[in-house]
Amino acid sequence: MSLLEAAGLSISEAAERTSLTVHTLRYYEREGLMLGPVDRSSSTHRRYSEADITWVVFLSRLRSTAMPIARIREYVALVRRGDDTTQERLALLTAHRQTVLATLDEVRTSLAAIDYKIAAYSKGNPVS
Amino acid sequence: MSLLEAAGLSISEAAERTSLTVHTLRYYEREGLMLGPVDRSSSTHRRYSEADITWVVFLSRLRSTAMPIARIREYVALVRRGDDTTQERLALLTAHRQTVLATLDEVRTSLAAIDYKIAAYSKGNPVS
DNA sequence: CTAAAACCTAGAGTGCGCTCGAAGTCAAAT
DNA sequence: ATTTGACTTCGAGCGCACTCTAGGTTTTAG
Repeated sequence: MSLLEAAGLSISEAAERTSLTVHTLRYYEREGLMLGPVDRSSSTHRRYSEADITWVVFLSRLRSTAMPIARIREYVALVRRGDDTTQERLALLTAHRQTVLATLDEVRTSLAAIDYKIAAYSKGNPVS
Repeated sequence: MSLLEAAGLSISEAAERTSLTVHTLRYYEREGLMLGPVDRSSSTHRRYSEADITWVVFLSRLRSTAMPIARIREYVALVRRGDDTTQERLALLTAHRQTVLATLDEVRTSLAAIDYKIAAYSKGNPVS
């Protein structure tokens, strides 16, 4: 960190803030998942703004709900296009929400079956 | 299906019953995920018993809660070993249960963030 | 000024879970 | 008996999301 405290975070600081690795941050950028180009400090090194961090955190939320990289790219394209693509963005997120709910449901159902077996084992029942 | 109605299902029937493909059924077997060898009808063709189907369905539950193939293989090894490995099996399932609960929690948290953004879009707020 | 640490790009490699293709065998219907 | 379609094995191929390597440049601490 320089004495003149540059505006923005280095990539390793960004990595720490977002719980991603520097590799993954560069990868996401290469894949076109950043809303705009990340600033470069007086040279070639990336400087992440708070807005960048906020976005990456949201991006991570999309990933942790299993939105594919390609779909995130579509969303980003809409944001970049600007001039009222808000309905499309809303539709995209709403559709994603539905698939997440469906997945949650399936996981809960499966978990119930697993719990059932756990209960059987706990009671010493013969199960496999 | 023969006239003498063979005992057990063909692989394609098993696929239908379990919502897997025949490819996946063979793959799982190759990977050592079946509790024992699947019967072969008067020749080389697989015949799935009801017990086989029951197991594959449970196996699918483990998979849909993201248990890795390798861990399922460990579980299967315990079942095969028999002579009271029930405590280990219980431990394995219980540990898995914890990771599923943790994942569910993370997904729910992420979904809340997504819902928040959906709400913002719905209200016509400026968001990305 | 110099050395060490952090950064850069481009491209290759990895791990997982399937998924498919080729080449051949078997079974059910005509 | 023959054709059609389902089955077999073995191994290769694929899609996804990272993850790492190599070789070079930049920054920062001393």
